[in-house]
Amino acid sequence: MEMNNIPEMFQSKLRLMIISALIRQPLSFSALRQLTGATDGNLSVQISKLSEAGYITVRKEFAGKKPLTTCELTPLGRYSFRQYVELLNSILQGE
Amino acid sequence: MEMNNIPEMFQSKLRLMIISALIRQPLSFSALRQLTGATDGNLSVQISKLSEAGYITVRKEFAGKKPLTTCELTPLGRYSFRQYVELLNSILQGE
DNA sequence: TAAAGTACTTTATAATATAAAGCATCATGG
DNA sequence: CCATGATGCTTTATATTATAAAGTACTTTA
Repeated sequence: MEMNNIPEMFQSKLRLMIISALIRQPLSFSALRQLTGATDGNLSVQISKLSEAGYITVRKEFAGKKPLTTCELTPLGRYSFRQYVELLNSILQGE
Repeated sequence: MEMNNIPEMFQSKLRLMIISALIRQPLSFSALRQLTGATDGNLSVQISKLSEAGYITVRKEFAGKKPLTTCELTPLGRYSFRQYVELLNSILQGE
C-alpha cells in the first residue's frame, strides 16, 4: 500500500500531538507543553520543524516584558493532516 | 550640606554601575550583567527602576528567536548623573 | 531599645531557544 | 548475519530575561 506516502511530519508522536491540539485553535508554547507533556527543548525543536514545513505559523511577541510564542495551524497543515487521516482510512479499508 | 539631595537613583551601587557603564554607549542586558557581575534578578529589577525613573530607556526585541534587551541612557539620566557628580564635588570642596 | 518599615539582594522558578549528548532505528557492507 | 554508520527523536544543560518570595540591612518610631 501507500505506506511510503506517510508524510515525514506525521512520523513523530510529538508533532502529531501538536498538530492535533492546534486543529481546534491556536495555542501558546506553554499550553502546548502542558497538553503534550514534552520537554521545552523537544517542543521547541518540533515546533520549528512544523514551522519550516509550513504546517504551522509561529508568532513571537512580548506579553508585558516576557516572551510569548503562539502557534497556529496553516491551511496547508490542516489539509495535510486531513490527507493523512484519509490515507490511514484507506489503508484500513484494504485499498 | 546637601546630603539630603542625593537622588534616590544613585543610592545603589548596582544602579550606579549601570549608569556609569551606559555613559559611553547603549548596552545589552548581558553586557551589563557581565560588566557589573550582578545576578539576573537584581539586574532586572534595577534596570526597571532606572527605566521608571526616566533615566534609561529599555528596548526589547527578538534577536533571531531569542529576546534581546538593550538599555540606553536618556538625556535626563545623563543630566542627573552630571548633577550628582557636581554635588559630590561641591561637598568635597566644603560646599 | 524592640518593633516596623524600606529597600536592596539572592534564590527559585517561569518562558523559550540552542547545542550537545544519548538512544533507537534503519540501511550497508563485509 | 553482524558491525558500522547515518538519521532523527529525546533529554539535559545552558542562555536570555522577568517575577515572586525570602533573606538581610538599615532607618524610623513608639
